[in-house]
Amino acid sequence: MKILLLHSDFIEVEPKKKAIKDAEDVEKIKKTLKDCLVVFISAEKEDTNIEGVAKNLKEQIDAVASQVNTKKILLYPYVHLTSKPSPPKRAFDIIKKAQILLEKKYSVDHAPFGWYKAFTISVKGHPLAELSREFGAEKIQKKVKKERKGGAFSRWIITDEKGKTYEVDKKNWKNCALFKKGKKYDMLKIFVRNELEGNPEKEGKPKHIEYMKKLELVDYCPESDVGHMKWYPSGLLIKDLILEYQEKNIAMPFGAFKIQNPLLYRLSVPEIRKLLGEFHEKDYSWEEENDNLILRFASDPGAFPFMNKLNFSYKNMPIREYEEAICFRKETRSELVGLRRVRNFLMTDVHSFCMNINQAKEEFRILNAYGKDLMDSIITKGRWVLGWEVVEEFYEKNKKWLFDMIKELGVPSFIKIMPERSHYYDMKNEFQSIEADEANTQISTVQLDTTNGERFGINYVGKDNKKHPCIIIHCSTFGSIERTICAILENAAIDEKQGRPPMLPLWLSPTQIRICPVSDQYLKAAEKLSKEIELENIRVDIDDRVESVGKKISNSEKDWIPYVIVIGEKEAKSKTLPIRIRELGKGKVKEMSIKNLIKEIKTKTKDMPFKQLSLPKQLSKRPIFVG
RNA sequence: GCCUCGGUGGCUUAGUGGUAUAGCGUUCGCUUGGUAAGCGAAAGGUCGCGAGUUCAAUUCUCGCCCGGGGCUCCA
Repeated sequence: MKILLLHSDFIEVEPKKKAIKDAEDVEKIKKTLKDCLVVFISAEKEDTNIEGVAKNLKEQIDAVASQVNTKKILLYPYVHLTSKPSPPKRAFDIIKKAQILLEKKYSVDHAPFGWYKAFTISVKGHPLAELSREFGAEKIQKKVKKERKGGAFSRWIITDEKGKTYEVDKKNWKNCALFKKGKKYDMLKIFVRNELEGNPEKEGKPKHIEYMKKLELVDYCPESDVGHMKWYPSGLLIKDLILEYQEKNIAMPFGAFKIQNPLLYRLSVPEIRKLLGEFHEKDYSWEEENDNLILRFASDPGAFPFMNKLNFSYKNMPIREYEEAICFRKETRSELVGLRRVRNFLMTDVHSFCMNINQAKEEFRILNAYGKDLMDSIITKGRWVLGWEVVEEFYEKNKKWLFDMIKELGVPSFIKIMPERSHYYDMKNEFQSIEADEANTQISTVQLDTTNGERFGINYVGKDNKKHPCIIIHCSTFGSIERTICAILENAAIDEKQGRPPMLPLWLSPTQIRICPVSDQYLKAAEKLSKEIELENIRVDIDDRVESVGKKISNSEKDWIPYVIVIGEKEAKSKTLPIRIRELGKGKVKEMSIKNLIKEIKTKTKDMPFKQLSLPKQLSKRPIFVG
C-alpha cells in the first residue's frame, strides 16, 4: 500500500464521471473540507490481507494526524501512486475498513470511489505537511516517541558507587538522602535534574566552540552543509589518537575484528527499510534511476547484513566486530551546536553477537570496564556519571547482576525503569560527561538487544546443528568522536572556571613539549634537545621565531602547551633545565633533567597511543590556521 | 522546521543614508632577548549574498545563505 498525506488548508472535490463499473453511487456535487489531512491511497496487488492493511493504514494516518493536530480526515482513493494496483473492490474494502477504525477518533470522509474527480487543494507549508508512506499488512514496528522529561519511564532509582539504592520520583528527587552526603554526588544530581526536569538555561555559546577554533582543532565549514566540520592538523591528530585508543585499548583486547562497510545504501532492500524506523526523517536521501539511496545513520545498515551472511557456530561465540563508522543524520538546524551535535560524525561501533543471555550479560559487563577506562582517560575521574535504562521485567530478573556491575564500576548511577520495551534494547547504559554549563553529554553506551538478531536473521549454528538467532550487544565506545572532543574541551572549561589552567589530557596534547631558544644562537642546542625527546615518542616543537622570550611564553600559554623549556646560555652549561609546567599553575617553573622530564611524561601517558603531529617542528614554518 | 539575536580585512570588533574604526595577526625595518605580549612602518575590506526604496544603501525593507541561543531530539 502506498499513501500520500497532505495537511491542507482546504480541498474541493467534485465527482465528474464513473471510471469503473463498481464505482459507488454518489451525487455529483462539489464538496469542500477545510483544515484537514488528505490521504491519497493506492492499494497494491500484494495487499491481500484487508484487515491487516486497513489496520496499518489507520495507524499511519493516526500518527500523522495527531502530529499535525487535526481532527478531520479525507480518504482519497488514488490508484495512480502505484504501478501494480490491487483489484478495485479490495481497495475500496480497505478504505472503508480504515474509515470505520478512524471514526472513533476523527471526523472522517472519503472521496467517491471509482470516479473521475476534479479537485483543488491548498497544502500547508510546514515540514510535516507532505509525507508519503509505504507498507503492507505485517505489523509495523511501532514508533514509540520517548516522552520528554522521563515520561516513558515509570520508576527512577539513584544509587551510590557501592550500589546502595534510593528510589525517587519526579517531585521528590531533590530530597534524596544521597545528595545530602556532600559534593561527591553533585555531578549525579545535575544529571538526574537534567533527565527529570530538563537542561538548565544556557548562557551564551558553549566554551568548546571558542576552544576548538583557538586551539586550531576543528571548525565550521560553510562550504558544506551545516554540521559538517573541517579538521585542522591538531584536531585530526586528536581524532586519530582516539581512534587508535579505540582500536588498541578496546577493540583488540576485547577480541573484535575490524570491518568497513559502505556509506551509501539502497532503500529497496527490505533489511535497510526495516532499519530506518525512527531515523527516517533524519536521513540524507535522494533518488537515483531505479532506487532511492540513503547515507547511513549508524553502522547497523552495513553491519547487520554483513553479519547475517557470515558462517559461524557456537564454537565461535561470542563473535565480535567493530567499525569506525562515518554516519550522517540530518538533524534540524538549530539542534546543531558546535561539536555537541553534528550532521556528519564518526562513531566507533562495536557489536558482540552472543549465544544466550548469560553470554550477553558477561559481554555487557566486560564492555562496561572499557567504558570506565575510556571516561577516566579522556574526561577526568569524577566528572562523569552513569545512566541506565532498563525494561521493568528485565530489571526484576537481573537486579543482582546490574548492581554487581555498578559496584564494579564504582560510579554513582541513575537508573530509569521502563514499563515495557519501547526500543530494541532491554537495557542500556550511558556514560555521561557532566560539563561546565551543567549540560550532560553521552560518550559511550552499551545496549543489550534480544530482538534484532532474529529480525535480521543473524544466526549461529548450535550444537543441535540448527540455526539460532544471536543476542546482540551494541556498544558505541565513542558515540561520536566529535562529541568526545566536545566533552574534553568542556571539561577544560570547568578547570578554567575554577581557576586552574585549562588543559587537554597529556596523551592528546598536539604539542607536549615546546622548546623556546632565547636567541638564534641557541637554535642548534634546541634542535639537539628536540631530537633526544622525539626518540622517546613525545611530541615536541621549537619556537624558532625571532621573538622575545616573553612573547614565546605568552604564545605557549595560549596554545595550552603542558611543558615549556627556555634554553639559552645557562642551560647550555647546566645539567638541569627550567621546565615551565602548566598544570602547576601560573608561571611555575621547576628545575629538572631532561631524562626526568621524559620519564614523567612517559609515566603519565603510559598505555596510551602515540602519533606524530603532521606539522613542521619549527613554529616559523607553520601557517596560521585560525586568526 | 518554528521563535529569537547576529554577520564589517585572516581573527576580534567600532561606527555611519554620502564606500569605514581599532586591536591581534601578516610583510618590511630596527631590536638578540631570560618565563604572559619590545619599537616603528606598510599591505590588507564590493561592510554575508540577491532584490527593492533612494540622487546615493554597508546603514532602511524583503528574500536567501551562514552563525549563536531557545523549542525538540539524540550518538
